[in-house]
Amino acid sequence: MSRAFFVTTPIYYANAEPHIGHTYTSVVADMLVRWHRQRGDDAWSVSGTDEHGEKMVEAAEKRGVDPAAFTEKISQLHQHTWAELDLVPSAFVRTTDPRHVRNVQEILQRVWDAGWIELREYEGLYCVGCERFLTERDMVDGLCRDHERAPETRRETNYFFLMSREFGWLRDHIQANPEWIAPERYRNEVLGMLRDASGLGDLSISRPKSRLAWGVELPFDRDHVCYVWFDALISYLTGAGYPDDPKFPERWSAAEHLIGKDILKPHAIFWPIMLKAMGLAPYRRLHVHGYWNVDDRKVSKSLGNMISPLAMRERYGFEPFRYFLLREMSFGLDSSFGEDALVERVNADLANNLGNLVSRALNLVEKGFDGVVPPATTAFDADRHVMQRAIDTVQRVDAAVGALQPSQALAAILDYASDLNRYIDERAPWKAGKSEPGSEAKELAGTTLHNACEGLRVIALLLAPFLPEAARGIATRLGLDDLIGRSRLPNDAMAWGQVPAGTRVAKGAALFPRLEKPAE
RNA sequence: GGCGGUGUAGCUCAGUUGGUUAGAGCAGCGGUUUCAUAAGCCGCGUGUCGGCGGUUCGAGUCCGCCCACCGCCA
Repeated sequence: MSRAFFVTTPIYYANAEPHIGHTYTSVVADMLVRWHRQRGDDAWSVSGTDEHGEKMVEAAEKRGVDPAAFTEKISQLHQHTWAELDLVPSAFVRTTDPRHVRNVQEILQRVWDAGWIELREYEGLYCVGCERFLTERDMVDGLCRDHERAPETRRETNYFFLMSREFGWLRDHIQANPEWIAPERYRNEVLGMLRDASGLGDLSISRPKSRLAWGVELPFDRDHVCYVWFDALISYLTGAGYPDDPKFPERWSAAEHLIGKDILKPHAIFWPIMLKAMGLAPYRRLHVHGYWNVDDRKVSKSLGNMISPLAMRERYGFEPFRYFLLREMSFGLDSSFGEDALVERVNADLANNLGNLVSRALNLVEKGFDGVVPPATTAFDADRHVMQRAIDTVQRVDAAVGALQPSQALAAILDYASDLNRYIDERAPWKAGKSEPGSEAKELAGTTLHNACEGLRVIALLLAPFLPEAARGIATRLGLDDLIGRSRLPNDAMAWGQVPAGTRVAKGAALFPRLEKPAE
């Protein structure tokens, strides 16, 4: 019986091209979906583009186009990028999509009818230059920071989502479910926001059309459009098939959100309260990751100071980049990206350790056993150790993925590659090269290489969600083309003996060629 | 200003409920091997565990104060 799994990335704000931050979140989501499918789960993912809001209008005006054309272009760019990188989500939601707009309006009407929304007159300091209300932070000595002019007092009517009366149960929910927001540091931050809720009031969810026309029209007041989060967060429901996809209920019950730490508050506070207002259960978990810091000086001039995933693919291949992202960031903390670090990491782990292991093991099979996997005829301590370590590794990887620590999962897989390198060294099967078939030395060499191939099969299977292309590369070289497709985690990874003696292997080209550091 | 986090080898980080000589990976140095992608394997780390003080038979690991950086809130 397959279990449901549902993961979302944020819908990316459509004012910028895909960069390293978007790529990281999408890679993690992709890895989780592959991991769950490899387990036989029914996995679904959602990503998309957030296309409404003031900033979008500004960005479009700056380029002299209308918002619809502008966001269309950026959204296409995102979709094209994810397609190129094999990171296509099950559903890609654009907030301008009519189906989504319909959902937002239906929900707004329902929440309005249930008394969760109130019209209020808002008075504040408005800067004509900025065309918006200012906060204290926007002002210096009573003047607008950007325009150096005095703001005027203005009144405006906004619709407010009555959120502040709900903080009590939300805090209880967070306290009763320690794993609901992870890592723990962010859970504490949210509890902090709720503890001293003075700064958190009700949420303004509308703008008068006179000021902002680009948005979803409120169904109960045609003169206003929906503003920011209310519209954006609902995209997760749209992507899950709301309201009438038969799979929506089970998907929603399994929902896990991946976000960067900059959008913690909307996801940890606004969203659960919105869900309650519309009569839906809270999502299952919220996973918060940190920022990628980029050291401009060390980024090649040809790339500029933005890390474009397509440019990285051009230069290093996408899987090495993907490996670096997953291996280098401890989920939840900030990390830094540098090309030198990428090259060092990939060469040490993938080329020298794993890639070379594949190369030497299959070369030994080709030269010593005519390219055919020999049978294992004995089992000494060293052989049993290699089998046992496969099981340990599966368990370590399983635990790491469960805890959303991809870096630890990869570390465990590469540790096992080191074990196999040591095992081959100890046995030195190349020394039996000229021994008679059937001799003790030849039999032991055969056993060693048989187990080495088994170990590589386990590695390929575990690696598949992280580096799908490389995993297929290992499987193909082992002569097991359908390995990834027919195997299930974790059982097939723990069951030794699925590379039959007699399988024809092919060393082929280097799995991970060594990379060169960019010239300064 | 309030709340919280972080500060451990050149770099990135592990360090369970306090307990023997503080660990790993990478980089570096030395050795070895030659099946392999100038890869593998073996060996080499006395670092005031940010500082000061305290609790304790014993603290990186608990408490207080201070410093630095970061985050959230104001």
